[in-house]
Amino acid sequence: MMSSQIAEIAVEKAAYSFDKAFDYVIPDSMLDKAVAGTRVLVPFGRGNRKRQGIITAVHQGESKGLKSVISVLDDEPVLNDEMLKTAAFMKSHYFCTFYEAVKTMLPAGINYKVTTMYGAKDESEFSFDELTDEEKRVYNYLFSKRKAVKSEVLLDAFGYSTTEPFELLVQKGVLYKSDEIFRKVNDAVMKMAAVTPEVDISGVKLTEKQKNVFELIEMAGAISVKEVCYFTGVTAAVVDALCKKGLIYFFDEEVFRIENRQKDSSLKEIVLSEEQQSACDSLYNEYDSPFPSVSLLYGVTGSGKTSVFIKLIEKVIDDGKGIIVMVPEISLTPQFVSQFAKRFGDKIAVFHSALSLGERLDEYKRVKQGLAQIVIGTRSAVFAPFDKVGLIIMDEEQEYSYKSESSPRYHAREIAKFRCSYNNALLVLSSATPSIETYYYAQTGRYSLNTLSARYGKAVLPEVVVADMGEELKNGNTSGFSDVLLQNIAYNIEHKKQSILLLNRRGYNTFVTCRACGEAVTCPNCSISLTYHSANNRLMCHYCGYSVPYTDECPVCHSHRLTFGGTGTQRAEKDISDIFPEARILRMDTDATSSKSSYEKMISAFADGEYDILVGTQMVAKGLDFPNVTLVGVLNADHMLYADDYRSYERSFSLLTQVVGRSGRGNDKGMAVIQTFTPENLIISMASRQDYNTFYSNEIKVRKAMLYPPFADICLVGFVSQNREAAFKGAVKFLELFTEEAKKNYPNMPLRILGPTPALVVKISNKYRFKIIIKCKNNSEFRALLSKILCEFGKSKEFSGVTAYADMNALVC
DNA sequence: AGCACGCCGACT
DNA sequence: GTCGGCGTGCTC
Repeated sequence: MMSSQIAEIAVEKAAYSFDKAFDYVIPDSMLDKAVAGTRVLVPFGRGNRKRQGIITAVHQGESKGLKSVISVLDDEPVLNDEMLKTAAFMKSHYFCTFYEAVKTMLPAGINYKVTTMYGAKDESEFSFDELTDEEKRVYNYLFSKRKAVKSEVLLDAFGYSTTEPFELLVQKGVLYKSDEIFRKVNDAVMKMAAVTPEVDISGVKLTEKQKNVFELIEMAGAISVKEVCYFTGVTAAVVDALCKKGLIYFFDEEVFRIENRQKDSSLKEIVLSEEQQSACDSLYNEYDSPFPSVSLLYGVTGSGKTSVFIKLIEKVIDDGKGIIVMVPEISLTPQFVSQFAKRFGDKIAVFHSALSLGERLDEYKRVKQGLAQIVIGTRSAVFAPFDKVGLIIMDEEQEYSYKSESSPRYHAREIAKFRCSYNNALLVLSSATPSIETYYYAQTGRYSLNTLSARYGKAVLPEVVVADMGEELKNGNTSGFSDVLLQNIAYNIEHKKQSILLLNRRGYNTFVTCRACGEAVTCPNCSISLTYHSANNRLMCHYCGYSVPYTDECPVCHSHRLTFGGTGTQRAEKDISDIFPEARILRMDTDATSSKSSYEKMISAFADGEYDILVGTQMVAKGLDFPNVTLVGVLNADHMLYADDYRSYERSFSLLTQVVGRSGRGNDKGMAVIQTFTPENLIISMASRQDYNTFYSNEIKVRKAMLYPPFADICLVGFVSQNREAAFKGAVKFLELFTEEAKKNYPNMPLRILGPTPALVVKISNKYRFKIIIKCKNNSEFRALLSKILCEFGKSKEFSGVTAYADMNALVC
């Protein structure tokens, strides 16, 4: 009997169906460093390829038959006990592998990647003359490099799509291969291109595409590569080619900068209103209790929730515990961040994906080392590496950006609850329009409730006018802008007040149809109609990024009778500038990708009064605070109301209420115009009155009658395959396995199953998607059942071409 | 997933 | 008799 230290290790790239802790022997030389929470390199599978893993536990045990750890990657653990438990929580709740959870919790800059390398063997080990010409080319290339080359580089150099040719040469003994580990180098800065100074292009031959790209870059001066691709419809490869020829050069521009980390000691102390003070006091009492708790801070738009947060933090910061403040989208809330920066100086760290990789790592380390005590960030901030968390604040808790839409499909609110219960900390959920679930829990006593019912200072709620667009049409107004809206825009321009217009569609026209054959022009890779973009004169797919230059020819019947329909933000921007040529208009949506027009800069330009009108998608409705905005127009409120999802009312109510709340935040009374073809719609009238209570009491009845959250959980099981038939059959088979198992081992489990049905968008990027919806109670029995079937399905050979995943309370059902 | 093992058909 | 195609099963 040989007894040694054994590490239990979760490895990367495991399929969910066989993801578990694998035992490895820890060599004596690594005993001091190989502790739980450190990452290691281990041999895995028959081929003993190197893989990353993380030690989840260490125990004394029998070493017979076990492989050994190759090396330890970290000097000290990257995850503590709490974070390891959080990863286990994520695996069980979100049906991901343990290592996927680990990767999500760590900042991207800390991640390693194992890469396969190929190198040339000595010529004495094989017979060179027996190789094909192509093989000789590969060998000579690698021989000239004198060292192993990454497989991606090699694939790129020879234009292959698989590594098969290299593998063949490895078998023939011509090449050797090895696995090496690298720091990931995909920085999240904006990659910019500019023309090389004093470059001479006269002698350089350029392809048509290269010429277009070069001219664009020359014209723009400096432009993001992303934008170059948008305007010219090329891939980044063309831009790279120009760089290789020395005509242009690349540089990085940070998308988001943390400005002013200086504490501003001249700031006056915040004076809370009576209502705010009592909310702050009762939150403090909960914080101070030795038990974990969740509290809802429910306050109308403009009621000064931020002041309450700051006061609360000032009260608890000397305890030395970590504080996390989450916002839905940080680049839209620079004012929010700077308020905290001014109060707390370098005690804050900002977690945000638009920071460069290096900066993100710096911020992470500042937290880990205890230098920063407050983290402000988006949903990933919930993983801030504090030793001990005391307080987590989630602003606008109903926002969907807190839910991840890729694996692990976690909700930051659930992770926050988990961390708070581990640390006996307080979770504050804050909103003017809480999610139905949250408000229900606050009503039924599971969460405590604090209410702010008055707008702060002199601000009063805006007057809301519902414009009946059907009536406008009858009166001959086909402009898409109601008379009342136009009058008020004109008034605002004249009186130097600002206006915001909301339209929930990007692009110029949202679809293109053929009058000859009646077909809509759709994406070849997705079951989605293409959107016309005027900025680049292209038809684009908002799902897969496909784009083609616009011609007036129908791709189906080749007639020349294409017609546009549906108004997007680009079209609205043009129309409004036709009506008000003197107005300075800013458009803000996800198409505006240039760094010049980064959201942060746009927002401050608008705040500084450089524009009269802001036109944008829903991002303009969220969190912005401009005192000079006295008019808000919702151009088409009908779009959002009719999605066939149980949350579409909640979503619309919240968006409308928020956008209405953007108006009149300063000293002047604001106004909002909501344009609709269904002026009698209840959601619109409730949002106009900012009447959450009526909305809630209607909605909760529906949820109860229909068995929707919070009365049941909705679990979506998705099936994706290249083959439509296989995806559907896979779903049918899964359903069969699931019901059989449920009947056999969980006969009393309450379940309602719907489907299989095609997903909302059946085809995305040439992959077909089907879904099963399971109404259930998300408890450990249900998760065990689902997990078992997911594993079983994953192992079945018949459906190897179908991937199945589960998404608990998915955004779109 | 990703890889090795092995069973069977085609070709030297 | 041997090479290699792909179906099958395992991963400490």
